[in-house]
Amino acid sequence: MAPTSLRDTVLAAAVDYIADNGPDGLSFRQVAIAAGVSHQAPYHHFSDRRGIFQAIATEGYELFTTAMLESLAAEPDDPTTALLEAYVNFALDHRGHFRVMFRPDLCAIADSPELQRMADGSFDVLVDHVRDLLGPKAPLKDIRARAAAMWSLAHGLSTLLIDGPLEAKIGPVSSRRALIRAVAEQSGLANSPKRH
Amino acid sequence: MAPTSLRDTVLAAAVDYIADNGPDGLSFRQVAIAAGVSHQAPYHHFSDRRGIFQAIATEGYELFTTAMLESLAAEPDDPTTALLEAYVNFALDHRGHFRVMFRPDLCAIADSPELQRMADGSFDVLVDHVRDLLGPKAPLKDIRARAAAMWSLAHGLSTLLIDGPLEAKIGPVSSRRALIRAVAEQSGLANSPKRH
DNA sequence: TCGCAGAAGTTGACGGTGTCAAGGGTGGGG
DNA sequence: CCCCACCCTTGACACCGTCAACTTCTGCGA
Repeated sequence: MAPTSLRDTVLAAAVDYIADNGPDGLSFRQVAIAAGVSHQAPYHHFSDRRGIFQAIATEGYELFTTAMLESLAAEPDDPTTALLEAYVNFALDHRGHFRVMFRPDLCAIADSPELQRMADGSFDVLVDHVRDLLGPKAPLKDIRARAAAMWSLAHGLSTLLIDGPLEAKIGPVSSRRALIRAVAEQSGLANSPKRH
Repeated sequence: MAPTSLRDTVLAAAVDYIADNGPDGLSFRQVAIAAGVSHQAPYHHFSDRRGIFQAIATEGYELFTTAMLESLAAEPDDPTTALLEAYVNFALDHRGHFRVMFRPDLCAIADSPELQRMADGSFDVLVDHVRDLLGPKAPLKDIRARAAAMWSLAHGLSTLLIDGPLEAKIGPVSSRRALIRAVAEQSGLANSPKRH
């Protein structure tokens, strides 16, 4: 076992809680006493309640970026679908992180330069892929719209799967992978021809 | 001025607050004293804090359904884009409602039959449109995937626009309408041929 | 008209929470 | 030996959601 500092313990406990119950009921004090320390101990590692969320989000964006990059490397012939799948898989497998990363009211991305940098890094993976896909001479307007479309599709599918209403209406999903690929195909975004 | 009951006053104040600050910092007590009553008065109209969110969500789904139906009636030649635009417009113009509607931890849709019914009604507009679009003989699997794709695109674009990161990365959006239509075009979802 | 039941609103209290302020203990370097 | 930086504890404060009991108002049947 690594020398788990109090900081790491608190962070892991918070992520677990958020994955199960959402970020809003998270209690600074409960996390502390669950870790066996006083209710004020975490304040030596996080400035605020917000500080915990910023740390979680920073960690999340780091994992997110590597997950997307690995998916691109593993499936170079259909990078759009690979990216979409990596996005959704990350959201579902790291709900604790994902639920915080896109809640600016919780983590206030702009207030933490490091967090801002990590978030930009994640989004750049997506935008770079679109730029690569459409070619360097594509009009900026198209690149932006395509990136927004891909991002929206991935993000919407992720949040709808996490928060429930989709499965309830669309029916039970036998295979996550099959659903993602079917959605990618129906949306017209998958397997777009490269024009290098 | 209509005879604004305390219930309506509280609801409107809560929606306004949520639109500006998100639902999580909303204080039952502050809303009450802002309305000029004691901190317990709203309990005669809402059972819980959750009751307020359920009422907001119910109201929201009602507005949401009519907005989508109106858009379909107004633009029958490209219903998919119309629906997408109505979805995003509703989210941006009714942030207070939208922020609550898709937060099951706040409004616990399953606990309120009326709310469940309203939510189902909204989603049925979308699913019905897809069924109409692909024709009655389309395989169920395709209908589901197409509905999931449309829904994801609309929902993702909405949440990304509301919560910020999209505009920061994609660049400032001159016209909301232009962005929505460009996204619809870049994905292959717009103007799909009907097969009746 | 009287009486009364029920709705609407008030006041007070309780436990829980985030956060500020101050104190304690411990290990390492001068 | 002393001092200081670090980690943590204790205590207090205001605010929050909620329960309980009380008052005030209102409409309606006898």
